[in-house]
Amino acid sequence: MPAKLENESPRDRILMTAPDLFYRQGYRATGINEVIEKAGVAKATFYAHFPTKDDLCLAYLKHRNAQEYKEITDFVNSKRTPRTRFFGVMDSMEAWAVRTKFRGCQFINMVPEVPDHSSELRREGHLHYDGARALIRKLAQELIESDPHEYGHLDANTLTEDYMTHLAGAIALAGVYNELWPIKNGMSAVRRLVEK
Amino acid sequence: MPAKLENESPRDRILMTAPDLFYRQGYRATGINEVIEKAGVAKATFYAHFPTKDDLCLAYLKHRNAQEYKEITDFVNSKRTPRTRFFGVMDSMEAWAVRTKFRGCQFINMVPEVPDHSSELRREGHLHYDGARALIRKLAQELIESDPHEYGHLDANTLTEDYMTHLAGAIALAGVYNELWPIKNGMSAVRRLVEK
DNA sequence: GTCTATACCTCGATAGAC
DNA sequence: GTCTATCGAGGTATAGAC
Repeated sequence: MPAKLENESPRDRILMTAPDLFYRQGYRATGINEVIEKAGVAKATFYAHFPTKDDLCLAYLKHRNAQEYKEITDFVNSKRTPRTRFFGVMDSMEAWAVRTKFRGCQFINMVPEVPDHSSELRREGHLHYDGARALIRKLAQELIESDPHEYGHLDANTLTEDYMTHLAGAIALAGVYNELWPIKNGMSAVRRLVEK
Repeated sequence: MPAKLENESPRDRILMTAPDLFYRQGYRATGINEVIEKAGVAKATFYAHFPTKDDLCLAYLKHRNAQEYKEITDFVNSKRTPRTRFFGVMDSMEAWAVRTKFRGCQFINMVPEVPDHSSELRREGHLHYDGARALIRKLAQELIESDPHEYGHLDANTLTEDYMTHLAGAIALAGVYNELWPIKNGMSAVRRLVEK
């Protein structure tokens, strides 16, 4: 067990260990035994908190969803102008990609490992991108209204969908290539969306 | 064994069976035993052709790579104008997405299941998107040169990268949501790239 | 090539002793 | 909460008989 986990509860130790393993190795490639060993908990303790592996995965995805949404909005809120706030969603991906070593989006990565289309695990992926879309939609609206002369030619819905495909594409390509440049390209692409 | 496979060689039966299983269920979630059963071959025969599961996967990815590239270029070549040929790469994704039931890109799906970054399986993903980029780059160049008055303001490199993120994003989102509309959005987005 | 049998391992999950 | 032992199933891979 890593030293930094020693003071955490067993449940938190599991929740702090599993994400990295699932994310780095893949969900199915990571065994319960490995999670248990790395988290330093007993097997019975693990199953007391998470009856099945999918239960752990779902808890992890919910946590990651909330965490990433907060990071994005914090980044956006650190910006002052409607323009930089609008760019902020895509821009926040740079630090995220570096930090996660370009392993791509956990939700894009997870979905194909879950054959059952009605699984709650897949639903969490929908929620993740629904949240991003709603945020971008709001920022797009604010941008357009902030300067009708400069941005009045833009349509908020179209702008949002174009932003979304750029965002998802940049993330997906960064994952495939395991490199940063697709994120950089996405950041440029989003800026071109609001050029006249 | 499905009837349509009866006249194929054992190797081809495996190669025609595995893709669907890997694609539908995920790579690691699909066992060798299932491939063998569905393909109607003996275990020893399977291992004579593919020493390991990864060998089968690599053969499958190479085959899928060539196959999809051919489908895209066939679609592009069925179009006459530089403009419709340029749109053709993204447009060809619609029939592909319907046919594959929106399960997303096999290469985007595969990469996170392969922890080893230097694996040949991952390399196949790079080749897949390198091929798409080169094709789009060529079509962008042809489009710009076809009508300098209409398209002279565009830069081929920028246009290609914007196209790529839209393309990958549309595919990735179609996979996450298991629906068609992200592809439709991508098709619209690509058209907006060449608007003045 | 086919078939069956099987080795060996790890999986997710459970149970009992402390 | 911890530990160890173990379940049954299924994983990849091999061997022998035909």
